[in-house]
Amino acid sequence: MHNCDQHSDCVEEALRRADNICAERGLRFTQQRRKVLELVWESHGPVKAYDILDRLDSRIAAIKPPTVYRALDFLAENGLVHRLDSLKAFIGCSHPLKHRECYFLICTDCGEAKECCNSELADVINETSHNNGFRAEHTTLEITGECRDCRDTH
Amino acid sequence: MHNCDQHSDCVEEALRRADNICAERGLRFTQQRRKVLELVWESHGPVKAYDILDRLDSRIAAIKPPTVYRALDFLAENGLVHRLDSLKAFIGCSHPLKHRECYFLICTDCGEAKECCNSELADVINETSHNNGFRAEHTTLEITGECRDCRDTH
DNA sequence: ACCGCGAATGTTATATTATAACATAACGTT
DNA sequence: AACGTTATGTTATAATATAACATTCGCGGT
Repeated sequence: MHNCDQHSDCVEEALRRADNICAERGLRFTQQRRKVLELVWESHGPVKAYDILDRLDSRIAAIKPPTVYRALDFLAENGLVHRLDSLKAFIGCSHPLKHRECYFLICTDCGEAKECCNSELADVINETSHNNGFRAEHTTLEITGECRDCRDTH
Repeated sequence: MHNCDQHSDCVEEALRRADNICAERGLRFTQQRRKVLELVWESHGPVKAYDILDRLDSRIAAIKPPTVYRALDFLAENGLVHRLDSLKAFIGCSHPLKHRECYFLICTDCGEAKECCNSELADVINETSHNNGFRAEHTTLEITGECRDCRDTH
């Protein structure tokens, strides 16, 4: 499990960062998008699109899937969330200003996904793409297994 | 696009390899599983589960989704096919005896997915997992972009 | 050959994830 | 206010995947 003294601080920080980033880039960070980002951040772990939908539903009336997916698309395009392909889920980006060299360590036990950066890894990936004459646009790198905490517990 | 003089040779080779591997491991390589593997190999590219279902449908009567997914699960568990999470599709494994250090270069233009091996990459991934106290079980590494052939054409 | 067990398949139904297509509203610029 | 662009609402449905239970198949033991 992820530890943070006050998770509300994490959420607030994420929203503040998003405010700033969108302001800088002249993007419209609407109430919907903000709300969806807030719900993504409700936990530190991966969140399903339909769980977000359900939570929106209970607060505001009659939100439909396209609304959620559009917001998630916007957030993902701008690096504020990531889609974890292997889980069909979304997770808030913990460092949206430099999220090109990221990968995820996903624990099958506790369900947490840790976002990591490693330029060495990015270098090897670039190099190997290059050797294949391949122009890389996007990399999905998700490692599933058991995290330190869960190993220690067992 | 992938080049092979006679694609039927690729398919036959893949099936023969599968026969051998299953025999060695005492696995039941049933007609269904064989047929599904054959259909996965019908092209060199990624194949959707429901496309396999449709093709089976037209030949044999009334095959249902669970049949296809079960066969694909069997094949994936035994390293004969890979699921490409970012595409929600499946692709035949071109070297099923050593498929632990693999990644895919997926071209968004022609749709081909090239399976590559690179132990250096595997080393960096292992190392970085280890540094995080993470016991890695499975790695999804999919790089999307533009392949050499498509770059040359444009 | 028959039995019995576990593995594989059949079958029905449904869950889950995601998008197409078109209508309306909000927003900023002139 | 009029306009174009961007965002949202709305309806419907597409695409992907699995649960749950019934039946059949293949194989080892007798």
